[in-house]
Amino acid sequence: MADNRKDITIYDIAKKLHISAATVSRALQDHPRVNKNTKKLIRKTAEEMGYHFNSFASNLRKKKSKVIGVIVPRLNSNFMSDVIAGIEKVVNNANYGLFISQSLETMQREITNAEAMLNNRVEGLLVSLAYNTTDVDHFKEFIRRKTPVIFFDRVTELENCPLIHIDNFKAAYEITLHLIDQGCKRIVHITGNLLRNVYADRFAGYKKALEDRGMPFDDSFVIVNDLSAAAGTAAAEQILQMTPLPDGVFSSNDICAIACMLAVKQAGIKIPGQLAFAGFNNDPTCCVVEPNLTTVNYKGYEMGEVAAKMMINYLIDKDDAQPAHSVILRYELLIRESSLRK
Amino acid sequence: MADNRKDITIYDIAKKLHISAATVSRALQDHPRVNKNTKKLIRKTAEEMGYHFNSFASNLRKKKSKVIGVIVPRLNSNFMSDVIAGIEKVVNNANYGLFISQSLETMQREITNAEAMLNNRVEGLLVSLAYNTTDVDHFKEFIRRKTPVIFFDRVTELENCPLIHIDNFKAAYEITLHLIDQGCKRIVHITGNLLRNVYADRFAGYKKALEDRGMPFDDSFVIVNDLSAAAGTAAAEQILQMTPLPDGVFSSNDICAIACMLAVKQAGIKIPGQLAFAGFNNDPTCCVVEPNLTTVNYKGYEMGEVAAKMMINYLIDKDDAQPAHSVILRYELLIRESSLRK
DNA sequence: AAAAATAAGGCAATCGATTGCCTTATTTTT
DNA sequence: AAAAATAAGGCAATCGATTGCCTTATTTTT
Repeated sequence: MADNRKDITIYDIAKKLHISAATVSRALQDHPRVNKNTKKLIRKTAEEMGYHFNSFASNLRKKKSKVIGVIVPRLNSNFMSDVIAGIEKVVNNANYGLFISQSLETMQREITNAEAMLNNRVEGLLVSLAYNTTDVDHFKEFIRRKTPVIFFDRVTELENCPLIHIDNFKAAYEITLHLIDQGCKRIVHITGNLLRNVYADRFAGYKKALEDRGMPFDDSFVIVNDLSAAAGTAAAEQILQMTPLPDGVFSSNDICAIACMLAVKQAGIKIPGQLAFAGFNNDPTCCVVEPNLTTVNYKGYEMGEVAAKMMINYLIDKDDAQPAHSVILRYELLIRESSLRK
Repeated sequence: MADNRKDITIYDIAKKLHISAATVSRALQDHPRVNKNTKKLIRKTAEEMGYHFNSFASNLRKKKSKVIGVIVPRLNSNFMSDVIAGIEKVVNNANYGLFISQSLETMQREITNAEAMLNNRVEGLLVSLAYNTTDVDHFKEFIRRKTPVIFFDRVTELENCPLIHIDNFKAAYEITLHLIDQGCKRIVHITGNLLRNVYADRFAGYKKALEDRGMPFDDSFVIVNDLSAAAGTAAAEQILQMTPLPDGVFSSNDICAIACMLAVKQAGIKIPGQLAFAGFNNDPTCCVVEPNLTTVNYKGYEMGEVAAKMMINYLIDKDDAQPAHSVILRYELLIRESSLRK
């Protein structure tokens, strides 16, 4: 039990200055009802006495927290940390706080985290779904309370919640076409849990591209894993055992693509000559690996900013009662050596 | 003004069950004073009525927030996002919340963030300092209130605050010796703001290694920048203009080392033959760049876990009144091709 | 000069959960 | 069977900041 020196409150300031707590409160809020000089005196006294605003009391009374909640699958991926950084910047500038948790890719933890967000009365919630989340009932209570929920990247339809993402289908479609145009005839697709829109859409884009070019879709060319580096290495084993050898790989993320590429390269396969590679995300590593990895670029930082700005605008200007629309962000294909076979 | 359906409180539950709010409160806390069946009934009713615990009210009354604050320079670096992920895991498991903000490398923002942490009465604060923070007076108020402050990675002495970091001096000393052992005679050192221990200590280790091997220290061989990729590219220009060309580069982080390495490689310099490279951090990119980058490995995730565990242990067991000690974490030299000249 | 408007404050209830102390059964001990 | 102990609840004050409404100067308008 630390014997914290008792907190200074507005009552202490009021007593010292022989005024009411109401006036102190108003002065600290810069309310026009208080005389300029009184304000100055109160501010100075507060400073001197070591006063610090008590958010709990204020939040309780005002029934708002000035805090935005964020639930993401993992904090430590290059993409996600960019998103979080973008969110933090916007939220901090708007004088809101940020309450963050990670689901570690499990629905169970996502549910627990959502409950914590409710308890802390976040004013809005930004969510990117866990790998194996099968339903999103745990977010319905927010909707019921009219607490805005915005999904980003790994999204799902839920009431009228805005979704912020890119056109994964189209990006995957285009990158697959690119591989085909480079002469690939047997393209492996490595993907994650197809419950998640990002993977399902990319998979669909891949399939559609094959179809549109009259190429057969072969189930055994689809490798579903967790898209980790380790999984990429394992995928390489699998690919190397396919006969005849595939001539293209489109992985749903770069990490996995690169691990896979390094492993097949190690096995003596020529890239892109024998096996062309394409990834997704534009991880910084893409420009370092040799050959540089063809990928789809979409900026996490921007996605975070857009999501946070939408949230803040909505909170500041609630008259804007109609739920904000979904946003489809830009992406760009970055064609690099790993897939260029002339 | 969203017309939120009125929040359900313990009073609503109490009224419905014709019992007192005290009993409801105790039941929800699983207090032994309440009969098992009563508890069960209360829990069920709370659930049915859509009750959600109000942290503000509880926090206000109990004068504690169950929240740990974190202030870091940037959220979007590989190292820092690992740290944050480690912190989150531990803090979440202990049923604490996480309030996160980034200083964006400025002291001004660090001060503002610290104030927000005070207002939100975080129970403990984990800090890694901004690039140009010159004093840490903004953390003294926490000490005064006996709110534990733990510094990690970019640390500073402040009262008895525990510091969690690695032996940067020794690591840098060893890696520089390694370069020397590989035959490097003119070693450039790229570093960040020497206000920060991590850079100052590494710089000192570099110097000491030269000294111990009777090699001259040359000021013009030290490049101080912000250690970004762009700065690495710029450093390459600078290095290429030195005559005679240096034969080794020790950069205080990998990002900068790699950008620099790619640029000099582009210019036709042989690595490590003409110019050996060593970095710091073991960024995933190190194992992808060719040649693989020699570096110092120390795990951010572990650092986050250690810092958070220390904090949680202290908070749970305050009798443990003596301030926890500082922790020096392990590191390891990862010697790779970029510096191996036989 | 009287009436009306404005400026500057204060009163007191309120936001929900917690908890020390008290009361009233009910059970156990002697 | 009386006394003591235990079990199960309730009362009411408390944590600090906020704000609708009221009061009392003081200034402006007519």
